Amino acid sequence: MAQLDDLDRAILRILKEDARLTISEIAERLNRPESTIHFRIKKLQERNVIDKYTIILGEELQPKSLAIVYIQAETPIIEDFLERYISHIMKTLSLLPNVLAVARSGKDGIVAIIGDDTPEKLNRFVDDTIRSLPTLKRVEVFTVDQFIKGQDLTGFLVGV
Amino acid sequence: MAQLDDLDRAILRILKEDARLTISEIAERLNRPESTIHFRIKKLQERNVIDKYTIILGEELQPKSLAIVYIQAETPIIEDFLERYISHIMKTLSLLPNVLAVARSGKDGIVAIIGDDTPEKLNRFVDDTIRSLPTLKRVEVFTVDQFIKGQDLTGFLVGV
DNA sequence: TATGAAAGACATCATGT
DNA sequence: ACATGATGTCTTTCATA
Repeated sequence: MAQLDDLDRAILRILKEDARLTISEIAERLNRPESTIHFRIKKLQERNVIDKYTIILGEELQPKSLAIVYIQAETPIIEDFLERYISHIMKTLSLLPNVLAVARSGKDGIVAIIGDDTPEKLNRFVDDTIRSLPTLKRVEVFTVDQFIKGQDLTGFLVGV
Repeated sequence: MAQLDDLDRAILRILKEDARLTISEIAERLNRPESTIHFRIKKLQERNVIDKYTIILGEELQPKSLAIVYIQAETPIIEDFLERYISHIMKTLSLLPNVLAVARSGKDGIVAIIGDDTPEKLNRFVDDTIRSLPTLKRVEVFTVDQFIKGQDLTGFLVGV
């Protein structure tokens, strides 16, 4: 299924760095004919190895302060309630522009990546919007200060 | 500084969805001449509002199991040691292919996004590579199970 | 800054090695 | 996998408002 050779990987690495390079430029860098590069990219798209093309936004639009938040709900008496409560919190959070990502974490948890212009605003957001939610067992906030891998994450997730 | 008008934002939103749309297609959708769209995109690039163009890789290449890990180091007697120890751990982690992102978290902490093919492998990785590190005060692992916002994150971060 | 038009560059496809 | 050529589309530039 996932059969990629060296050429495929080389192409993917180049496109990851700059998805706007022309086929001719990629062909030149890899010392291969344009027709081959064109063919490979077409196949990679058809096989959905390349899922989509997108842009990363610059610092101007990025929140200066980032954090990862873990939210754990109190386990209620009525089983179905937990499910619906967690879903509701997730939906609510996902609509907020400074919530960059939200995911389920286990049966009773949520993890979110949140951003704001300053650490103070970020803390206020956590206090006002998250800690104020009823029947939570635990809220953990981990500030994200300086990436050494995956630094483009913020520009990728931020909305316009 | 961050002066974006409605047209700029519309263009950015479209490019975020599909950065391979031609200028003509974008122009058509927004009912503007091609030259205007071209001019705007050029400006957005020059101003670094658009930082770069990239690809998102499909499920085939993505780890099936994701987690966020928080690592806190024991505060040592010698001040400078903490700094160097944290840096060392971060560098080591950043070289591993199943560590998708690593960032500093406060004075004595690290957050990382890790991925593996199965939950079992992921746990083994955490046990073998992270919990085995000396002089740690705390290691927290939060599984990331199902995104409802920012789902493309995995395909964006995964390497080739 | 916006636009229209024209020129050149490019992707794409078919065909053959 | 690679080469070549034909076609239509797209980008880019520039003159103009």
